[in-house]
Amino acid sequence: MKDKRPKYKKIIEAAVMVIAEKGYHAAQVSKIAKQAGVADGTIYLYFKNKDDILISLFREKMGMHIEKIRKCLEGKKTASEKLYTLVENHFSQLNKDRQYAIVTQLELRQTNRELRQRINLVLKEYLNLIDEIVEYGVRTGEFREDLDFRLARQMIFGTIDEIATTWVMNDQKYDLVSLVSSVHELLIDGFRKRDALSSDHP
Amino acid sequence: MKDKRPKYKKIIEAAVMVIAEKGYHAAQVSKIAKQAGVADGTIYLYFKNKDDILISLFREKMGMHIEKIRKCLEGKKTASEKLYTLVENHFSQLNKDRQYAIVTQLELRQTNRELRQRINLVLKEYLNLIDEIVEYGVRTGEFREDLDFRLARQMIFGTIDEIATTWVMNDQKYDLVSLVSSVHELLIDGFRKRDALSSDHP
Amino acid sequence: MKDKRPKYKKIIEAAVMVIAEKGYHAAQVSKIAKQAGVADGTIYLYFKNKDDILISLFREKMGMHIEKIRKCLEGKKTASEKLYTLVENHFSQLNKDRQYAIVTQLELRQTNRELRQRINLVLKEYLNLIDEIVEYGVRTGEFREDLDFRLARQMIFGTIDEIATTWVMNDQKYDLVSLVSSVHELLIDGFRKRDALSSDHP
Amino acid sequence: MKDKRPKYKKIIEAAVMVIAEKGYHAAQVSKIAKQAGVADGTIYLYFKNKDDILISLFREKMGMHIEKIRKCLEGKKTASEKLYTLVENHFSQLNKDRQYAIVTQLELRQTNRELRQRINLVLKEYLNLIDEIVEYGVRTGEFREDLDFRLARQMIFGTIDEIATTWVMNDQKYDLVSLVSSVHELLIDGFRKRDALSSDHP
DNA sequence: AATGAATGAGTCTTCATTCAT
DNA sequence: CATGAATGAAGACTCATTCAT
Repeated sequence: MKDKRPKYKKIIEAAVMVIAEKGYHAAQVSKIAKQAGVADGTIYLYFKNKDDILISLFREKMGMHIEKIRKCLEGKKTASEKLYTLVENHFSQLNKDRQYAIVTQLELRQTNRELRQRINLVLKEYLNLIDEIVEYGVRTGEFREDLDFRLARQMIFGTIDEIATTWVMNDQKYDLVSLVSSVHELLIDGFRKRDALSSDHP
Repeated sequence: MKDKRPKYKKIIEAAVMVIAEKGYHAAQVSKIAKQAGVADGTIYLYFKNKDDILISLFREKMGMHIEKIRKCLEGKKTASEKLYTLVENHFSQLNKDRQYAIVTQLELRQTNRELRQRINLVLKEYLNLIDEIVEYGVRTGEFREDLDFRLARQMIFGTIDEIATTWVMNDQKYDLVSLVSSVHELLIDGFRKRDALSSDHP
Repeated sequence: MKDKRPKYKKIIEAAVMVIAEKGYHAAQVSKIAKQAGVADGTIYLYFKNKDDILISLFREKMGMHIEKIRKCLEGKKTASEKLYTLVENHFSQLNKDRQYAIVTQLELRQTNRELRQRINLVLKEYLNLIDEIVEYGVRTGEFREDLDFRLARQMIFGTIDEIATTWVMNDQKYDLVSLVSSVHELLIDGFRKRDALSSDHP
Repeated sequence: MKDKRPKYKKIIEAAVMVIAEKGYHAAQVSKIAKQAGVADGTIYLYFKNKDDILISLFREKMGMHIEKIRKCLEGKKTASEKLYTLVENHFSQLNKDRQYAIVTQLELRQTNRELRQRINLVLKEYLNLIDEIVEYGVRTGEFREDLDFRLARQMIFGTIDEIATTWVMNDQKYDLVSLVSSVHELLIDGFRKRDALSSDHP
């Protein structure tokens, strides 16, 4: 049982490459097919249409990303550590897979509202993960009890997303992972209880 | 001497309406022209191309927005107050002009990389404004002296932008301005010096 | 030894159903296969191509139709009776098999010229049958001896075909068989020997 | 005021030529455009889509045809003469415009049901014209008073349409107009008042 | 300055057919 | 005989932009 759905995966990988290079609109289906080494029509055996390639790609990658983070989170005791882990994973994944970073930070946004809604559905699971961390922090008394979950989540995601986008638009010239500490510190300070301050991340 | 370039302004306003309603890609130039009450060709007397309408619209609005914020900032003494003013203006402008909020938070993003670069050029001035506030805070000793300007700016902009986008995608159902205090607090805590805490905004 | 070529027949019947429901162009081979309970490829073991399904279907049904009419005709003495029998059989078959009626009156026509020629080849046998009746009528002195065989045949076929098509396009709302008498009468009057009739056209 | 809507007419004429030569499905819009000497997009300023070209073409030609027949009919006194005029005009128009004959007899039929309905709407006016003649014949006592209008109309149209189609499929080898007399005679005999004729069918 | 009729480039998707198993 | 995954050709239509008036 090697290589389940080999064509599906090949097409996804081809799509990441072509979209990263050309941009979503200029990424013709026929180019993706050629890159994947399949016929144009084969794409439509696995995907409903071009948009569905983008959605599926994002869902696939995001699913793996979330799974990996969940595993890493298991060992962590404090909310601060958990948040650190999240940011670290977020940045390191983008840092490792440059083409996927381009797709996720730039091309995924260039879509119409309907598609955007479907993208948000996928993103939701990630946002839930952030919520869980914040909630955990409040529950353990590590974070202020009057912390607004939604705002905290939006601050976390908004910040790392903006940093990632800037990094991509600057041609990924610097090492994204080196920012993890500072970003974590910046975020955590807003959440923490006012009377106890320390830097506790690894 | 009022009504300078009346058609130019009419087209901009028409573009905001049509793009907010239909989305950027579905907003045909001919529809914008009809909405503005001019001929299709007339648009090209004032704008180089369709993208230029979007850019110009953003530049125009952003210019006014920045000007207004600068005025408001003049009276403020502390960096915290200044940041509060910025967030408040940001949210209240979007809250007031719902159609522009849609254009700026959703449609402006659906553009190719080249256009995106030009949008960033316009945005830069706004980001500079944020930088100035952060810098001021550090200079006055209100903020930590080791604060990374770029990260601080990305946190501020990333947070308020994410909050605004979520609000738009949720059909602007709640009052954006009511979030100003909480957001400001959340942000400022990360910047402040560790030994002196207070809530100082109006 | 019943059920000869069971798949062949199943495919034909499935084709009638799917084509009647969807129309010829929208009736994908894969849908016919599914309806017949066979694999797509199996169809090509029995038919050369999609057009061949339509032709074969028509040939099969038309063959049975002609055979049945020939049997009914045997007992009839006069050309008038024979013509009556033909019209009656024509209408009653369509009346009985509504889906086939749709295929034959509407979908069979939506084909390109080459296919149309092959359909006409099948139809030819039916037209020959009509010719035989006309010829018989002339031979027995029942019809005018100067009757143009070809025109008579075209009048007979054109009339009943037009009536059938109208009936199908009107959603087969009325009983086609009830028209047999009137149609027969209308047709026969043009063929019959006349005692004394003027020719009044210019 | 010369040549109203010159492009519209050019496209119609080009469509007749290309469709007659290639068949409707093989008649690419771009080929019609080239033949008409306009850009592809120009077609869509005058027609909603490819189907609309076919419909408009038919409506245009049929309109002129009906108008012409109506003029010819005015001078005729008897229903028989009127019917003769109709058949004569029908055949002579097809005989004159060979390409249009191909379009009308073959290509117009190769369309899906929805389009067919719209074609029938145009055809209806022609069928009404036939109805008027039949009605006139009955009113003046020239035709049997128990004549079924609908059947008579279907016999007339079915017959001349079948004759015309056969003629086209036989490559228009013979002179269609030479058949007018015989066809007229054949038709009229079924309609006329009879002195004494038995009904002999079962 | 203003018009609006004309242009024409550019691509996703379907589905009949094949052939290795 | 039977399967069904894979193939790949083919074309209508949109709409930003131009330019003669």
